[in-house]
Amino acid sequence: MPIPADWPTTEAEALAEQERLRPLVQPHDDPGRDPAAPGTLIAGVDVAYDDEHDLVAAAAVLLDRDTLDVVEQATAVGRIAFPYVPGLLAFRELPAVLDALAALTRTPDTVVCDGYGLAHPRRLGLASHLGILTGLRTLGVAKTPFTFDHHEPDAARGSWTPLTDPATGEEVGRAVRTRAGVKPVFVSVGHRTGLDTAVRTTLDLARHYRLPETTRHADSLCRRALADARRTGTNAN
DNA sequence: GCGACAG
DNA sequence: ATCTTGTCGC
Repeated sequence: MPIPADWPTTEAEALAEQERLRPLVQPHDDPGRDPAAPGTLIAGVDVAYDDEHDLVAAAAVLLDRDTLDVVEQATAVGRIAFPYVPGLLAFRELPAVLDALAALTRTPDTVVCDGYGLAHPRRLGLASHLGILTGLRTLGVAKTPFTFDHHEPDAARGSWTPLTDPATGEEVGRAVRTRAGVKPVFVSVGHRTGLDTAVRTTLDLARHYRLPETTRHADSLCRRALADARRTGTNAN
């Protein structure tokens, strides 16, 4: 399925859309629910591009939260919907991600995104944006500090330091050490999830590598999907 | 104006 | 994100 008919085309439209969605974000756990409940399905999503051929491929992978086994996966290929503009990444990545998620048979308990959620200039990074659009719980795990500040966490796995917005001083996320002595990842709340839960979930999923198992699987899958599409002509699931 | 800038 | 070889190490 193509790009949503009403998808923003200009930066001005995208900025207005972020302002509209921003107040809808729920930056905390759902009341009366155990966020660490066993037997849940966590989804990982990621996107790969080929600007040359105007192609984008997204992947959605479902993992069992306890065993980290992949239980289902889906991909979606389409045209690039928006250029890369820092702060407006959601408009470039989400159309394909929504298609990949829609192709899944089961609904994930939480979706782990590549990038930020509340840690965003206007508090609506792609993770939060995706949460509002789907109603699903989401959180973001980014690989670089973006425009935020942080101090180096202690070397032990599990240690973390606050990620702050230099403009306001508020904590927008956390720099989390998922592997001893390895560069930290940057976790932020997406939607219907609190920061403690987002960090806990990230650590549970990144037991063996720096990045969550969800993103690692989604990353390799969307690259394969892109290679296929580039070789064939278009779609291929 | 200049530099920085998730993926 | 993507362009790209070998190399050091568990």
